[in-house]
Amino acid sequence: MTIDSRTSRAPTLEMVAAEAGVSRATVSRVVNGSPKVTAEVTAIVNDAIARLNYVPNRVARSLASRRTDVIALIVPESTSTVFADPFFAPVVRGVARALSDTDYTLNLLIASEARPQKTRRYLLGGNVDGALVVSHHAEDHSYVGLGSTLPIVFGGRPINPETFDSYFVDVDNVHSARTATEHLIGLGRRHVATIAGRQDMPAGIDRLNGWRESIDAAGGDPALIEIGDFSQSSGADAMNRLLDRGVPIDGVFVANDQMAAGAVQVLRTRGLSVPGDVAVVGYDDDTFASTLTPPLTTMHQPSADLGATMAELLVRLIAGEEVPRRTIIPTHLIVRGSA
Amino acid sequence: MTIDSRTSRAPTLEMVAAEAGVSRATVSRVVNGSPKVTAEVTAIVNDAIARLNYVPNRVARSLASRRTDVIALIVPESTSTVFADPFFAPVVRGVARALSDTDYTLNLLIASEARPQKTRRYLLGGNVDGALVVSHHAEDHSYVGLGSTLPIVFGGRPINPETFDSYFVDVDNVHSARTATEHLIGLGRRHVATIAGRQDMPAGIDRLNGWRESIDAAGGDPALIEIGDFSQSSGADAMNRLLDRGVPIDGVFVANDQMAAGAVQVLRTRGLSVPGDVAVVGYDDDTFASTLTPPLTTMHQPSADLGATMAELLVRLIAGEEVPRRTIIPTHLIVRGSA
DNA sequence: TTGAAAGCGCTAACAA
DNA sequence: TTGTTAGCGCTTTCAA
Repeated sequence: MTIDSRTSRAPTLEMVAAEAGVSRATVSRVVNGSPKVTAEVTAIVNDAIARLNYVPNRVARSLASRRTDVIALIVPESTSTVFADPFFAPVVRGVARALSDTDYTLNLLIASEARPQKTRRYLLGGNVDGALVVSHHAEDHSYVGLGSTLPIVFGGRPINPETFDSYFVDVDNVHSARTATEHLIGLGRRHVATIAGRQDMPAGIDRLNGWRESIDAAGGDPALIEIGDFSQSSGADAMNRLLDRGVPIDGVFVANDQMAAGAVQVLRTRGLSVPGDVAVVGYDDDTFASTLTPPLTTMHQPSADLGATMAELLVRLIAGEEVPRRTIIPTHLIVRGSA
Repeated sequence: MTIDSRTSRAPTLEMVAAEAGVSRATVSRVVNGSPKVTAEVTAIVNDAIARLNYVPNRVARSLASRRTDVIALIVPESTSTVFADPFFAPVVRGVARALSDTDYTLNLLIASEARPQKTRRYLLGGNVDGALVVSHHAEDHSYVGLGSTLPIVFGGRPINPETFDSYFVDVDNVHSARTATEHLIGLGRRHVATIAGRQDMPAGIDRLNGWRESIDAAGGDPALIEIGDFSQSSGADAMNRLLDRGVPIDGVFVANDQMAAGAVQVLRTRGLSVPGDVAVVGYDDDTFASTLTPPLTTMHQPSADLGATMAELLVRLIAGEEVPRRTIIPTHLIVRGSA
């Protein structure tokens, strides 16, 4: 057997077969760990593989077998800001962890927003067995349509879950907000306000609704609402507006930790003690939450679990199993110093 | 031609050819934008494509053409901490930006450290045309070996650049450290110390060497060195050790901003003014550098440019062009309040 | 248990 | 300009 050294290319399965003196089918079986190959033959083949330094061509394999063993996690390019997003990193870690036990390779697909077709074609072109979409923001749902062609699991509630029969996993924002608010009420606070987040995102809407439910149930004032945009400064502004109303307030549920940080700052600036005068509960359990003064009591998002759950569901979906379309991950309250 | 609806699969190029009444080759030409196809025929084919909702199978394409139009950026799984790493995000953004103009799709490959073979096989299995490796840490060089099989561009100086004829782009740490140190000297400081980083990383070694060169040239004291591990607390410790020596010090070049933050804190705690008593220059221009008190004077790393440059080089390498094995990105000093 | 042979869907000479 | 014809490297029935 001669190899043209000028164009020497990666060894193929066929070369291994020749080297081992068996058929290509047998080599294929050995490579894929088929049980019905003599230990003897297996050894011979493995020897040949080692000698030739053979690495299977996955592309050819994919074409023939219609599987890739690759799962994509789609990252909107703009969200490269995503790297700064304290929510995203743990999700990725959870996905990676869940997948490391499997034969799947994880693929963060940076979706160029300027050329969405590039991503679409990659996804639909047989490069992956399934995809994960973390849609932190409402608009990221350009991928819902692919759901009928490619197994996809979404993270975060889709805007219209009924419209599309997509699979998704999310935390129960409504219930979490209730837990937070009820903690405040349980502390004896009678005038519990809320600083809500953007009302065009599920997280913003649902958390406000949770607060509302608790307040209604407890007979509190349902008008103590100010809306922010999830940024720290918007939280500060909202807190100021709340205080400027001149009505008593002794507790605030804030829809995320960033805004909570702003609110606490305002409170202290205006001479109110936290939690003495006003107790504050945040949401997200961001990394900085424990370093604030006082340390922030907040709702912990099990982001890594969310990622892991998404990955597990997708793997089962690919395997053709029946899986629930809607999976809810529990959250829990972390009591620190602010409430 | 009949399609079994139970097993209805994605339309193939062959189906498009039949629908349009042309050969598969012609369809292929249209899909790939070949110039030598009649406008008329092109229109007919495109119609058929639209009617059938045809999306080319990239895997088959890859197998036949030996190209994938995919570039991988390898991310060590542990480095999922990477997402918190202020250096990594801009690099990724730079890569993404450079690639968005091309036909390449960017693929962040999360390399499972528990099963390194998975990544290796993916890379060597024909899934990508080339790879980018950002080796922040010395150990990440398990991929150097692949360089002979797959075009690879490294970010950051390899440990033994002479040993492996790999391609890499890096900032000139030695020169940058000189710039920083000379700024201090230019300010009239006569006793300029340094807090160096880990001496098992190129960044740590080179920055120390740069300081040394400047000090030697200026006739300063070459013994004013303390080593940290790039963490803030290690910077504080190092500063304390420096001050405890009891010798005069009126300037410090610190090998990264994290350590610089720790050093400044210690300085102020011990009643020394910055930059009055001791001027401090950091390195990295981390996002928080401008928010310190006083705002930190530091060396700016053009991380996005580094990423973009890496991507451009790789693309040219894949195209078979000659490219330099060593590319150095310039840095620049940002003068703020600390020196 | 092993081998032979027919594709997987596409590209790329080479002809026409 | 368009079509014909071999493959790309592997998997997978089906026989042996």
